[in-house]
Amino acid sequence: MPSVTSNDAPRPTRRERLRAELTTEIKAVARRQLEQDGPGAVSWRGIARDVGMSPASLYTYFESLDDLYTHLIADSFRSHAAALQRAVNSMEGRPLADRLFAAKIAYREWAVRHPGEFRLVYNNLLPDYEAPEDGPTTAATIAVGEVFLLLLHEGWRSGEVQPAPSGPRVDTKRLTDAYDIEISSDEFRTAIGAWGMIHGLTSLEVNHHLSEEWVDAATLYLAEMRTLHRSWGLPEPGDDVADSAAAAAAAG
Amino acid sequence: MPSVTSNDAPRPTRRERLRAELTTEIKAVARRQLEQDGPGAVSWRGIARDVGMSPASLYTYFESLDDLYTHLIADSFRSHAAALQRAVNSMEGRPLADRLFAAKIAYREWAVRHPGEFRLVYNNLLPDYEAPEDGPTTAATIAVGEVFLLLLHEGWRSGEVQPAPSGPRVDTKRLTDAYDIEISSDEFRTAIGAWGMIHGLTSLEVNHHLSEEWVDAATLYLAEMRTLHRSWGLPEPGDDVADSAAAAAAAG
DNA sequence: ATTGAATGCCGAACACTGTTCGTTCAACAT
DNA sequence: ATGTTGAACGAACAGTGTTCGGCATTCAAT
Repeated sequence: MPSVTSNDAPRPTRRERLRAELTTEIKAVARRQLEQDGPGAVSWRGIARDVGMSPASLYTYFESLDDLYTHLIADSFRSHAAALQRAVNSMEGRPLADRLFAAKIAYREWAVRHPGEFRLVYNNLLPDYEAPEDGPTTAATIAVGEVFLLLLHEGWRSGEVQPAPSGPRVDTKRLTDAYDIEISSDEFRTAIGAWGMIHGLTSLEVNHHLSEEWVDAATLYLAEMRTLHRSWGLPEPGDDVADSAAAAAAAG
Repeated sequence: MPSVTSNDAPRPTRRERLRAELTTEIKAVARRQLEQDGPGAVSWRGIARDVGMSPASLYTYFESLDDLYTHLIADSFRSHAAALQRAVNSMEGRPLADRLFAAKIAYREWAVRHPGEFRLVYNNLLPDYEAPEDGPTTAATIAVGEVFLLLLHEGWRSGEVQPAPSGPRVDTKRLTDAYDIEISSDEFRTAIGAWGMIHGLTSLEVNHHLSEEWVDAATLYLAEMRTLHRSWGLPEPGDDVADSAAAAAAAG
């Protein structure tokens, strides 16, 4: 059974209110266990203990541990996308270069601040969990990518951003239909390539593959993002963009 | 206790031979469970059942599940690095551009063919497992990166590869000491940036974040690697490089 | 206000997990 | 032949996710 009954009544009954509160509290406890003690510490019975309930009672709110995970994943990717959006919004009215740069900064900033959730969403962390077709996993791809795509599209329309030289054709029909914007094959490839770089560096850092003795991941990320920016023909972003974007992304 | 006793005797005793055989068999069973049924299916008791032993007897060969995982991780990253090396070797005598391209192709090819192991090594898959300082995790970073670094270094020396424009300083001392080669800050940054892109696209594909309805991950990867190649000023790799490199990487 | 149904909650139980302990048996070195 | 070492085992322990039957509370309708 889905989370809430269809809600046309404006006044939620007392029961529904309590239920909603407990549902979010359970998720909060699970998220805390995930971030603090790692994914191995997330246990059904442990959550029940923290909430002060019997393990059996939890099944009133989530039908299984996988179900709880599914909701956590959905929440986390929304949180990630929201962080990007906050960073972009904090640059409202400023040139595209600044807004685009803010989005890139925010991608990493959220990941570094929520490593457990980042891995939960992007690293297939769950042992058995198989994301349902068109489930939250693919939705994460869409929601986060959307921020970049819309900004890039703006740049392509105005000519501010130059797509990479032409390459193999990529099917953009579904994309064009979904967002009602025209995206060429080369443009889409450019976007995914950039995403690969953004995600790759972030993923390597979060998973502790960039030894701190060699390189400061934060400044390296900044430098690489500047290079990427330059390759698109965008002017240097303002000096304050990185810090402001990071702050906006963190204010979750 | 480490895996094997110090071996100066040329003839391993019968006991040692049997022990070595069982050790590799146990790891093989675990690896099969990992690849076939996902990481959630890897269980101590399940492995014991498959090899026909009591769960308690397994402790003769590995001191815990974490210990077994540690050995699996070490094996997997060696396997990954070996795949890269095979691909590079298959291009022996050919221009640097071809060899470098082969390495990139092999990186993804191995990951796609061993998704479970790839996630095991690069995605912090294990619930509680903390990689020991200078453990196999950081070793993976080094061994795989080494292939790229040495090739890139050759290109930098000969002038075939142009590093990205200068950026913030990165400490390369440990690297220079370890490999006895001179690598500038900008060059190292270029290398890690490339690694970020290579790993990012591979990671996104392996973790099912590149919906197949939108884009064929394989051709996209190829296109992006060509773009990266061009950005370094390298000539187009031969037409056969991609296929040959993939075949060499797969022949593990 | 008193029913009746629905809902939330719990204790007990089941099958499973990783791990430890004491014992037994076979292989090895002396 | 004897003593030592190594490997294998069964039993047990604490922990896990999940299911089930029964009890209490809350809600809706009479």
